[in-house]
Amino acid sequence: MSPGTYKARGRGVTIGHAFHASPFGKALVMATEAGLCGLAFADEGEEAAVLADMRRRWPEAVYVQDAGLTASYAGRIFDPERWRPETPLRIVFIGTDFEIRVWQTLLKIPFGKASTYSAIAGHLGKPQAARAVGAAVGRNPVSFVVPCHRVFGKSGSLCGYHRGLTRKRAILGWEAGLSAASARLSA
DNA sequence: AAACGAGGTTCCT
DNA sequence: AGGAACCTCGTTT
Repeated sequence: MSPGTYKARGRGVTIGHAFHASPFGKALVMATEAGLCGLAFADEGEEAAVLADMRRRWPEAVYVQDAGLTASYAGRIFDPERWRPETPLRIVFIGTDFEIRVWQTLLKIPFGKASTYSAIAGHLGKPQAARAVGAAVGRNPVSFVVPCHRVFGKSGSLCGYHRGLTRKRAILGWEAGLSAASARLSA
C-alpha cells in the first residue's frame, strides 16, 4: 500500500451525507468538514443501494446522516447561476494517487467540451493507460461535478457509465440545453 | 460487426 | 502472489 492508500479507503475521515432533489433525480451528497467528497444519483427506491455503493468506496470511513452539512452543496451544485470562479466549490478527493490525478484532469475539461480516455492517459504521461483511466473515471466519487460524463471513447462512442448510460445522456442533454440558453442570452 | 489480446491500476482471495 | 474486473484501444477474423 502506498502512503496515500490508507486514506484512499477512508480511514480517519468522517463523512456526512443526505439526499437532496436534483434535475436528475435524487442526489446523494456527501461531504467532510473540508469539502464535498461524494455525489451520486438515485432513482426512486434506489436510495439505499446507492448509499451502500458509496460506502463501499471508503470502507473505513465513519458515516453520519447530516442534511445540514450537505444542503448548501446541493443548492449550489445544481444552480448554474451560482457557478462563480471566485467562490469555487471545495472538493475533497479521497482515493489513490492515480485516481486523484485522473479526477483533477477531468475537472479541467471546460463546460460543453469533451475529452477521451486516451487523451487523459496521454496527459498523465501514460499514453497506454487508457483502460486504467477508464477504471479510475468509473470510480469517480463526485459524479457531475467531476465531469466524467464529458469523456468519450476515442472513436466517439459513449462507452460506459457506472450503472447505465441513461444518466450520462440525461446530463449531457441538460448541459447542451444550458449552453444553448446562455448563447441566446449573450446574443 | 464481433472477437481478441495487450494494457495500467485496483480490489479480492 | 495470483487472478479478475474496469466507463479502452488497435488489430484481426
